[in-house]
Amino acid sequence: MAGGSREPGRSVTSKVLAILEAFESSRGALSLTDIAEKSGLPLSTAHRLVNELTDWGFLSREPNGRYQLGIRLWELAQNTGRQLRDAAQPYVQDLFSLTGETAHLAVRAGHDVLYIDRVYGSKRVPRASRVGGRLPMHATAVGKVILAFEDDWVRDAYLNRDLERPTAHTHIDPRKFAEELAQIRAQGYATTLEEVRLGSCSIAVPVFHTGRIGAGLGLVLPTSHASTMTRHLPVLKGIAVQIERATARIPLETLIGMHRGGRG
Amino acid sequence: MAGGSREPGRSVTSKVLAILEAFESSRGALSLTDIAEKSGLPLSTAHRLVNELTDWGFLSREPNGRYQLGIRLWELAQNTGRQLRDAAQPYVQDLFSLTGETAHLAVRAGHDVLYIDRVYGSKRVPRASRVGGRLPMHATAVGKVILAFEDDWVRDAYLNRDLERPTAHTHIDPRKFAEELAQIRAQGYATTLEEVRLGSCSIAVPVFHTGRIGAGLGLVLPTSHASTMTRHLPVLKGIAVQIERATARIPLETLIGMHRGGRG
DNA sequence: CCAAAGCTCCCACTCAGCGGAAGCCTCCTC
DNA sequence: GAGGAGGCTTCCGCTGAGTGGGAGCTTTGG
Repeated sequence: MAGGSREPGRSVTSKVLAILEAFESSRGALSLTDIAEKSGLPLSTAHRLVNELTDWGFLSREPNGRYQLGIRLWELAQNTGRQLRDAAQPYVQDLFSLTGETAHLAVRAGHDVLYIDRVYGSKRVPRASRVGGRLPMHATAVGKVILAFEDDWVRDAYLNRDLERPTAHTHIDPRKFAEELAQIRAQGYATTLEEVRLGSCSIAVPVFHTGRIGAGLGLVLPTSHASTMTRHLPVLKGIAVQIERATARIPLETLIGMHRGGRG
Repeated sequence: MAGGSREPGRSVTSKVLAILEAFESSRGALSLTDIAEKSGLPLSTAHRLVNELTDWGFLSREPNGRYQLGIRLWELAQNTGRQLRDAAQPYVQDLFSLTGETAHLAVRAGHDVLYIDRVYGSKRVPRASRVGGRLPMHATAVGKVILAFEDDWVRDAYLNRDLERPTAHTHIDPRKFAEELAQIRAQGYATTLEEVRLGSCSIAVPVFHTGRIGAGLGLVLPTSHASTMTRHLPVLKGIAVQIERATARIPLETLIGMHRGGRG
């Protein structure tokens, strides 16, 4: 008796995408059983789809039989937001060269900051962010600066939720945090002190596009440098202006693929 | 009379992946009609699948109605080969800092070199390669050095094809090229002179992993610097050793998702 | 105002997808 | 090296998810 307990209403497409997303939360490679479990699919269904994805190079199979995301997917995805990254990358690079500190560029994705680019040398390794990674906005300098210059309704929506608290230093009182954002708007930069993880602090300035906030440009430093953090402000502001210039000609919509786009 | 001319034997999965791959060759955003054409799907089928991909954030829709690859795809794909990129990036960064020239790291993908990482400042802009982009192996220094140290059968298979000729300087005579590869193997580095595009030259050294060739590490310079190119060799070799050390602990298979993996 | 191009929606047919279960294969343990 | 457990692959007949032509809509431009 085949097909006894199929779960109707689930499209093939959604199953394929669920398989790909199964790799999001996992550090390393997954076995077929892992994939089936994470994506909520019967083993044999997962097996069939995983094989097809592997044939297309969207998954790859290691000699030990486990799967991971394939290079084909990575190659394709490099086309996303390429204009923004190509335009901004050399300047983020310059920011690192001039300061010697980990430099990064981030945009807003829903209620998170999404790190678009990150430059760091082999010496320092205070790593909380990573390219393609997300962090809560209220805990990072780039996030605060983006939120501070966002439209009111975005800020209000953000403050209307319970705020995560990665460390004891994270600011989570909505009223105080709203004041902090007002001050950031006034002074033109944001800072954090051990609000994502102990031992590191950060400073960030806004990057505008067509008059609206577009991204945050920031530095992460060890807490020991916190007191002299603001001395990097002139460089940060200078680089931000250069990124603004470099991206000004690029239409907003094509900067990065973030519109969810409505139907009908 | 619905379903009159369906093309049997084409799985939904393959249709979804074909839609994603439609964006590979195109610079910018695509209209629904473009997508349908490139992926070889009827308009209404493309419409349905594109909508579902958009809902999942794998495609994004611009205000003008056109589509591009979505940020969700990019986020996911950052997990591919992350161990390799995270381990190597700081050293590629150092290579750029020490030389001031565009530095890049590439691996072999079939008959092409695939660029994994690339660091360059805002000053110089000789851009042929890009991260996630491919170039023919025989036209690039990183490609030559990888080919030179590859297994014989890979090299033989490569030489058994007609070689592309991006510029008049590209070496395409199989016999002479085989000799060049032997010399590269002997001397431990490869160079090119205007073989991908006029005005730029390059030099690269091998990066080994578990005794086999793993990647190529190289610099691209304007042709005017060609005569002094080899003065960067000590730095290149030094950084290559550091990347080898940094990646030695990572099992080969998990470095980057390139195994096609067989079934049964 | 009309025409053309492009997008969205509809719907009944049908075959691609389904998934339980049986059979493998690999790697332990004793 | 027998026995067992865990995980992967294959099989196969049923069925509803997917299909795509076409109608209708919206947008653009002349």
